[in-house]
Amino acid sequence: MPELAEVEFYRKQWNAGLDAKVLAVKLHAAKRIFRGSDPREIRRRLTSARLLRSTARGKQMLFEFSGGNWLGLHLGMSGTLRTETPKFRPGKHDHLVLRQTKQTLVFRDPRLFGRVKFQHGKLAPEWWTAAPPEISAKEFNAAHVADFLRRHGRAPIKAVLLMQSGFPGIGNWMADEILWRAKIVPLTAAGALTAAQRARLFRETQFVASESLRIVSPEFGDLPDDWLIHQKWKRDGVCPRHGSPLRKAMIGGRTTAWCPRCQK
DNA sequence: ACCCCTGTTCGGCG
DNA sequence: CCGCCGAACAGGGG
Repeated sequence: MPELAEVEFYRKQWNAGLDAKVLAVKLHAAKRIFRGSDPREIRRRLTSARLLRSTARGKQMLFEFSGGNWLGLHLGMSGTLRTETPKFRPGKHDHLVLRQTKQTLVFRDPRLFGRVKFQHGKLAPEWWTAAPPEISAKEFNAAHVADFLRRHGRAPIKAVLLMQSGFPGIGNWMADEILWRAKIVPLTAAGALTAAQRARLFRETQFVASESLRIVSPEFGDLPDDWLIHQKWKRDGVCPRHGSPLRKAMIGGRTTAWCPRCQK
């Protein structure tokens, strides 16, 4: 489920716990989301630590706790963050639960494609600081994008938009939305785009990212009716521009929808 | 029952 | 070594 804007929405759900101490940590240590981290260390270090701040980059989130404790969360396909009352009893899929005086912070993930990372130390973890430039960053400019497209020139542009090292936060629906707005066929090799197509791709990437953040991130608001996302999963979905039927195919391993009339 | 899935990683292959 | 593809991961929803 979560792409850029939803990740930002879920990150803010834990804002209720800022500046408050963690009284107790409950976790399902054997679950896959803890692959690559030590759940017992997480429980030990976060107990009595205060939540200081958090940030999101693409689909990654970082929560900083007092004492040099850094918790990285990735929501995978089905992860969510929410708060519950202090007495909350974790359910089957509530794999990481931080109890505080006034609320409980909950990470739920039924499908277990998400991931919990943890580092103890003075500085933010290397896997965080080494992250590629975000779409909203100044370094994410036309030249940067052109360079990335050239390095993956043989892959279909749809698959390249899904690469987090180049387009942090873009997922399946945003990629289709961008290509539809930019009027580019998803199967086009990234290296074969014309200069005009690259310019449109860059502009619409920024537009879709900033608009979805503006609408979804604060209140999980609905995206405008004329966005492709509302048509893409319908069996008889049509192009929001002129109502002609969408085409569907598997590209880059994901179901892709596009309008053959306006995407050339 | 059966098929689908808004993500990532890994092994195989060219 | 690089890049691309399909499979695998797990569970819920249509």
